[in-house]
Amino acid sequence: MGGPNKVLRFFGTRRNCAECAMNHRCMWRDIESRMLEGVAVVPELFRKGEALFHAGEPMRALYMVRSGAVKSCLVSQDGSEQVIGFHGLGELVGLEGFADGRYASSVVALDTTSVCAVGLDDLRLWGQRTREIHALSMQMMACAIRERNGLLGLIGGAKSAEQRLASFLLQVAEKQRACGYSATVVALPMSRRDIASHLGLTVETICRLFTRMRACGMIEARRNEVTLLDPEALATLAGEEFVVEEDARAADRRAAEQ
Amino acid sequence: MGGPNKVLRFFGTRRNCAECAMNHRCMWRDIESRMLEGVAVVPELFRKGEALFHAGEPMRALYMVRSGAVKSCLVSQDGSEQVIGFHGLGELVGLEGFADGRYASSVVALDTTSVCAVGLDDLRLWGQRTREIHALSMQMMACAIRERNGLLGLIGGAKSAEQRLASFLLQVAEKQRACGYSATVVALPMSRRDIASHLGLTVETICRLFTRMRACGMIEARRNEVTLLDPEALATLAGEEFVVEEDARAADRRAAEQ
DNA sequence: CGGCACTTTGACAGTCATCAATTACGGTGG
DNA sequence: CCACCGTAATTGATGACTGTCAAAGTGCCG
Repeated sequence: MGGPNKVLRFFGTRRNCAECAMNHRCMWRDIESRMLEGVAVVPELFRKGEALFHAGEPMRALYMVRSGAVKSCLVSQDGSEQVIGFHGLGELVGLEGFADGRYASSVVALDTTSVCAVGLDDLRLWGQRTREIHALSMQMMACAIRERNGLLGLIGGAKSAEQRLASFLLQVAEKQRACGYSATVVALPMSRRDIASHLGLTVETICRLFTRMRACGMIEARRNEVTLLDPEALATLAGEEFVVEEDARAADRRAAEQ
Repeated sequence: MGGPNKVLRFFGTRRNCAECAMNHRCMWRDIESRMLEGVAVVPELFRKGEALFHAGEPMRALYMVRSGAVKSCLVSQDGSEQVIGFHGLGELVGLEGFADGRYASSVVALDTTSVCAVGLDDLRLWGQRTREIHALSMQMMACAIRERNGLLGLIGGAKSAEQRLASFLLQVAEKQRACGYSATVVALPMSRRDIASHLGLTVETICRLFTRMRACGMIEARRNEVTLLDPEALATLAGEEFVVEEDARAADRRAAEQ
């Protein structure tokens, strides 16, 4: 938090940004090109286990992950934590703080992680700059909502443990692919416990599932890395995908039913 | 969507808004008082089962529930649906549309429901009006994110069916209380199936839980209405609450651990 | 009144959580 | 460099919980 602020680009290499189809139609490129003049973006480094912030703390900044990964979680009084989500390259954390000026979840580094922090004052600057910024802000917030909706679909449904893990692995793989990395060799910087918490399961169940999937020749699992040998089989396990894009015909059909 | 637009206040009766502690520090009062001059807010009426919009459709408007209730859900290819959330008086639906101009979930009326619809053009007007609007927009989006985080905590965790239902009932009761209605007699306009889908359980399990809770004297369950006879017992069942407000001491303690 | 969807209840099986013990790994200090 | 320790990961045995299948009861609307 201390130290002199330094103006940086959001992405060290523009290449990452250009290739990142994940970040919702590359809104970040727009922000990068149009907004960053004069806005202080502070690089910060966190080591494994360190917290970017805790739930309840006053919102100081908005963070974007530049390298590494983090988990965001809720913490109950007895100390047990509930993992809400994992966030990697290019993803934002801290957005919920805009609700009332306090963070609503705790975010912890899963690895050595570098982030870009934009202080609250600079964020306000953004908002006052141009009218286009408003639309972009809304976009990024909406993306965050959508991501959580997807998670609710993933783990909220009455899905089996197998379906959940399969969906989870495919989701992580897709994120990586979108960032220009391998779509089959996926990094899992989080612990089994974290995965279990996120999927609403137990550590043991996750282990057994990994073992079973390995036995089926679908994956190859190491501690921090899983290779998807048969993504299609995983997709079959994961079950029905939710329809996001719907053609007019389907809409009409459904409307006619009523 | 056709027909002449008509300028309205967000809330027919200001009283509702003033009493609604639920809507996250009453940001709507601010919006109501500062933003609505000249913005067309179109009242629309939906009957039970009718859809406000479907996932994939182009975003036409942002809706606020004035009376009744709606569910938002994802629909899979085989027609089965996954309920993401329920939204009642004063709540917004359609926010995710800002991501790419298309709705990402389907929203269906659970009852005869009246909403205020603000068209996309008028929404853009908002964004260009004043700089305060930007902060308010961010607030309402952040609230939506936070709400979903809460849901992820509620159903994502490895909680038992009992815990989930108890939490759900208390949450609905709290919403009602915040809107000035009874905190013990809660309306459940959604079907058991919807509740089950939302909590990641089956219809039968929900029924059995209602029966069991009734037998314990904790609730009194009718079709569309549940009376909480012993909220404290329910709270005990629900288990640990997540810490949202954290004093400096706790933060320091945790920081010291590392 | 009749059909239909929703709710409720029961019996049963399967999955997954729990408890317990062993193994593998990473980091630390000698 | 190696031994050691603590944490994480894995595997097994067991049973509770909850999903599945089936059927009866209930309310709603034509």
